[in-house]
Amino acid sequence: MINNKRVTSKDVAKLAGVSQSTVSRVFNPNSDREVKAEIKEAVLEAGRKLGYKPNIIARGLVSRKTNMVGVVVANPIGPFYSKIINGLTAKLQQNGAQPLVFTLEEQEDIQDIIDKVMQYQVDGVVITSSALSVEMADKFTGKHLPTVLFNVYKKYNDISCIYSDNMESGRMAAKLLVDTGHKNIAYITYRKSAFTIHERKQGFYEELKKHGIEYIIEENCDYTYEAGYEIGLKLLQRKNIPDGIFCVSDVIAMGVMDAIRNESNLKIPQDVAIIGFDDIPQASWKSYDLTTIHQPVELLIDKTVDALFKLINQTDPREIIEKVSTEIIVRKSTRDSGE
Amino acid sequence: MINNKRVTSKDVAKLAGVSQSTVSRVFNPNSDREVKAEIKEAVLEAGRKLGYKPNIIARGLVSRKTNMVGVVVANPIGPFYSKIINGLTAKLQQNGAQPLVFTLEEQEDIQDIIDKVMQYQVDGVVITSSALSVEMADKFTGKHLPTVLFNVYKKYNDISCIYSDNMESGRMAAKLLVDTGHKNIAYITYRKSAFTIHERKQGFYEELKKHGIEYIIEENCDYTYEAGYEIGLKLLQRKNIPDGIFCVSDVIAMGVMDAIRNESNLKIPQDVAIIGFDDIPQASWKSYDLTTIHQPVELLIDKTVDALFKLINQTDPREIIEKVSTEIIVRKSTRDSGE
DNA sequence: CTGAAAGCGCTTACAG
DNA sequence: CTGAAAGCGCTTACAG
Repeated sequence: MINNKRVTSKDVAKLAGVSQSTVSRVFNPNSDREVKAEIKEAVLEAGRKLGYKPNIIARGLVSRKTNMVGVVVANPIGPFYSKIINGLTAKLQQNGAQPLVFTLEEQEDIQDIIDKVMQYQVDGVVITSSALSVEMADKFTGKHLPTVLFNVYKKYNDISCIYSDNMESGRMAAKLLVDTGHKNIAYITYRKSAFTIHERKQGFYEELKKHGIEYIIEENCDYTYEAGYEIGLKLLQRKNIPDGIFCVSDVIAMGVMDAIRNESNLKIPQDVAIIGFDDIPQASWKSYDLTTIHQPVELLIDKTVDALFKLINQTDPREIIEKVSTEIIVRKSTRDSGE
Repeated sequence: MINNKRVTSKDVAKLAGVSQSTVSRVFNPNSDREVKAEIKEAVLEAGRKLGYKPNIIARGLVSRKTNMVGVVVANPIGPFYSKIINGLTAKLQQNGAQPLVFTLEEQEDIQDIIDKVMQYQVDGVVITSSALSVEMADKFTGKHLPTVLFNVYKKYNDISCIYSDNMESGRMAAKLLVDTGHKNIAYITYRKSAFTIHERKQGFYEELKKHGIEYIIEENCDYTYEAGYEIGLKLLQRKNIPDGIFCVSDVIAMGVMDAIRNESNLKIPQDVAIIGFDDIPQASWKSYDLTTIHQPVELLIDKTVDALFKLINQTDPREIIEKVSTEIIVRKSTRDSGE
């Protein structure tokens, strides 16, 4: 068996010749009172000798603050999501909270996850999921737990949301395609219902319609390179091969690109232009040089964590809704304007 | 303020007309005794009515099991590491433990992190870091906390390690280069000291030496595509441009590849062969088709989690050391054998 | 099988 | 500023 003799504040108290309360006060950063400097020093010294560190679990039980934040991740897909998890996790820690990660598996009920998160008595939770459906988001309402949704916006509940402007992003993609002379457009989307993606489509279609384009080829697939490749092949079979393609993710766009380059004589961007979404690192790699919509991940993360702590500390008890702008990064997979 | 009226086992006891102990026994999966079926049902019913869920923090305080596992991540680099974090996290959860993530920042002292992890009273910890230096690993010795090192092996301490055969991987890369007729070899490595990488180099150099190759061009850089690209450029400046290049990561290899393809007339693999490491998804993408060493991530994760729970449950109190084999995936960035 | 009671390691009114 | 005491919400010997 493991030697489980923990060092507690009692042990430190005994060694330092003070009460346990005093030890608690010395080691608790937000204690109720100050401790006289010399006593403090003695206690610290005793603590050092014994290797004492406060038990955060015990502290959490009474103070009702665990300094843990739940991070629930649903269907983590691709390089984009990895970056988010890492960033979120690091930022949370910098703010003094440890991230407790919950993965929502395909078949799992979101309600079970919510219950689990709450059982761990986390101080707050951030839900991050490109595939968080609208129905799922609903389930978070009414829980008395500071919650912020990452990159999802849902207006008819009172939950905080930090998200990027997917609607406008869709418009930007449409505009670029129209401006560079495309009329035969395809929209390649993720097969699952996801809030962000729904918005992108709406913006894209609306803008296209504004320019008189109403017929749009639409395909859907998994969130992978391979799936994109398949779709690329499928597109090449058509009589009217599209000359402008907007993909809902970079990974898919790269698959489409490679299919076209490898399985046809069509040139990118001369014969067909491709736009992706996310601006993952690979998008700027020379072999792709993909025009894409840049999502300001850092900014989203910062705002999400800030919002969460505001909620936790109740600086402002109301929900926080913030939309951040995206940016279209024009690289080599689309023609120059006016070309 | 938030309505913090928590529902406790006491409330449930009152409603069900039983003692609090009984409620505890009903809701505790590994309780000391069984509860009679009809009472159990009544308690469950009362619990349901009140929306009761046991407080895991309180449980952890007395039972000394929090069902949390610390996952410490140092210098998470690139797509390979993301996959690890996601996989580890999901597998841990499947095994009934929630991962509490600790990020080790560049300047941060590993000792501080260890202290923090222990304060949270986790049941165990897995350290995952391609950049975990040997000195860091040392600090984990002697803590009475089940710990397994992911992809690090250190023989002279008593800590559990699950790692892939980096030494042999280096040898395989060397062998392939030699077998396909290369003599002018370059080794591109990560600029920081990392255990795994040290081993790779050793295997690579030893095998090359065995075949009479002692002069090896060596460069080091960051763990990024951009850094690889820079190195590629640098290599192209040389009088004796290498014709076989082994990179310590796929990301770097892809940078080198693109530099060569974009900034010279050299053909891959005819003029120069490139081997990467990790087998990240992008390695199989058509635009790269990179020959690389496949690390069995899934297997490593499974074995790591299995080992950790064995340690936690003390099935076998000794440390667990396991090495898993890698595999060389020959794609299009190297010549065919016998060519 | 069930309950009363002690205790896990802290924080925090309450007195002094 | 310091200490004695109650209590956070559970588990778990100990009796019955």
